[in-house]
Amino acid sequence: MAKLSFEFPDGNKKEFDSGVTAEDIAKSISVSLAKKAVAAKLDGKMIDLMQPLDQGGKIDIITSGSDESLQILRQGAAQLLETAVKEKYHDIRIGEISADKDGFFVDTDKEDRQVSSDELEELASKMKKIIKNNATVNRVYLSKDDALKEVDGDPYQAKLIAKIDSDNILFYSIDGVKTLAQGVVAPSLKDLKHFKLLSVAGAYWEGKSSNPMLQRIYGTAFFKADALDEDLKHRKEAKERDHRVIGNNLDLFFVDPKVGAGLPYWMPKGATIRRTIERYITDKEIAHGYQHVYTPVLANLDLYKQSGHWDHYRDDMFPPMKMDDDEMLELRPMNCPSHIQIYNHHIRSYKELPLRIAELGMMHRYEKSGALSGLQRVREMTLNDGHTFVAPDQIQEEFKKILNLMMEVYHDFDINNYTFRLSYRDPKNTKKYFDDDAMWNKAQTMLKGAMDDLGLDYVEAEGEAAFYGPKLDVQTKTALGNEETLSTIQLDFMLPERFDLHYVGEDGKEHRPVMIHRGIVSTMERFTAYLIEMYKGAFPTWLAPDQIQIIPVSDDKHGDYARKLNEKFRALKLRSNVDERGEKMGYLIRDAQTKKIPYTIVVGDDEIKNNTVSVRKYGEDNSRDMSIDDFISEVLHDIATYSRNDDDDSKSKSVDKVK
RNA sequence: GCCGACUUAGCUCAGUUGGCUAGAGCGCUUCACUAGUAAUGAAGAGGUCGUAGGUUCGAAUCCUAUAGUCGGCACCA
Repeated sequence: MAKLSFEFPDGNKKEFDSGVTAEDIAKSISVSLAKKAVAAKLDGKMIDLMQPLDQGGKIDIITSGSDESLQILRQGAAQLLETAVKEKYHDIRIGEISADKDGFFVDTDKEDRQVSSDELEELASKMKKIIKNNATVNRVYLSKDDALKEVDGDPYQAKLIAKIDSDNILFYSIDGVKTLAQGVVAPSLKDLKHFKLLSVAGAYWEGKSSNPMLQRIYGTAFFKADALDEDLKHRKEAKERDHRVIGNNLDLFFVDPKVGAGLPYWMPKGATIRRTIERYITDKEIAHGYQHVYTPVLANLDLYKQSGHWDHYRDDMFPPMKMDDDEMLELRPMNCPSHIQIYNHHIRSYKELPLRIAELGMMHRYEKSGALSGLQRVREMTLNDGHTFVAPDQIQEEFKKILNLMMEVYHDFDINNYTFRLSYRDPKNTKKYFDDDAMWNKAQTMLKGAMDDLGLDYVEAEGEAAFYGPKLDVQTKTALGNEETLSTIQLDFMLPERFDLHYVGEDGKEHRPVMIHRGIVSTMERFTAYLIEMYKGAFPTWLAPDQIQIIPVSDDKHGDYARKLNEKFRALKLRSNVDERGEKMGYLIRDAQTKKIPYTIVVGDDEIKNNTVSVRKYGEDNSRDMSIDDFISEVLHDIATYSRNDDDDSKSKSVDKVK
């Protein structure tokens, strides 16, 4: 019998007969390892313990409790759920099943009606029963023909089988029911004790909206009960962080169906946060050499025909307004063409480059109804937009400058949880993009080169580019775990071409500039939503809609002192209020804390006598007596430092330091 | 847009198999209490039960349509 050579993670090598399984190999090392083993990795590829091997390689035994084992456990849960679903409904068809770091899911399709969330408990107890009766998972290999017979006309399963490039189709048999292997599972489901079926939702077969929609059953599973509890707790806490909930509680914004879906109203407190962000970013951009403009939210449709937006995004644009004289006016979905008009208004010299045009530009997009969500996805939004027009040899330097600006801003807002994503066009679907292979290759290489030069980590994503060029996206997560783009820097060789932009070079001849589109703090809507969730509504003092709440012990006796203080604070541009409702102090303090106001100060007889204030910071249980001047300088310092105590060089402020 | 669920007072939610003038807590108003660091007590106002049809002696409750919201999917310049 042929011998196979396996190399272990510690570098040791050992030979086994062909047909050996990963389980045998684990046993040969130690009984305890075999006991904990749930799967293995052969040359980096996940395999199950039961598969007879005909090739050697680097082998790594995955044991229960490791990060990777969680996926094995969940894949087992998914195969088991599929088994339970099939046992319950004989007419059910099964699409994709999958497991990942968030949990697992099984796609189902029933002829008469869909599986509903009311049935989850029943399915879960069925799963538990199966484990109790017989937790063993058997491997069964079927020929393609037999496999197709086994799935009995299920078109989804048939397609999955057809895609497998082998006549040896693996099924996992659980409780006598065969399910097509769509991942790697452990030989036994005995570890699957702590799982929960979470929800049911629609999902397109193969992820294509032209395909039928299946019902996706979501669940999660863990090795230990407390890990499951922890996860469920996190899911609950995420809901408390939801900007829609906090936005309502703190009276920041609302959306009224009478006015229209996706058209948010900013209440005074929300407007204050927004105004603070807008002032901040505008000042920051001025310091970085940007010139701000105002341009119309309406434009002749031809502008967007020329830019290509109409061709590419017509479905997501508001329909044009046809005027009496047949002029077609369009609500702008993007600001780039407007800034191009600014550029083109004069003949530009190379001496003006890079020319940085910025605007808090209001745009309208007819987002699909199902995509709308609080402030995160809306139909009217104001983008922190900026376009830099550069000579080709300035691209890299300008790219770096924009990254520096971004890093400064992230530092001030204390944003640390993000990843860089280089977004390329989809090589399989080049029709979707501006058609110029040379341009794409050049731009993509240039972006990657810039990131590599800066020594920054990034992931690469095909199919995420804009239609006019590749981009660097900064990806963050919302409270509910959905990924979203916060900042973006995009290279564009196309629009300068389409609008025939040029500048006069040193040589007196005309040259084509390159556009760099960039957004630092996203749209005001999305960024505010992001900050609400990040700070859980407890904004740092500089952003807080109300910074100081003054509470007189007795409004009659101490109200005047409180109002005098309030005037003093407001003269210093502090957002201060006196609570004059005349309620008892404890009540007013509780109210100020509930509203997450950074500073609550109480004034009564003692404070008037000593010319002091009694200060209680948000979230703290004790109060401090301070002189009024000390209090003011503390608050001003708090604001000036963006409420950050670690304001030294320990955190990088520029890409130079990232290196 | 698609699949499913949901929509009752300003907010958060009860409301049994269709059956009297639709309830609670918070908030709001009034009165009393004149207060020392997370809710003083009492009284009161407030809802054509998302909207439009329908079934029924009778609809918050059942049916249809429609709007919006939520969980996902698809989309996201």
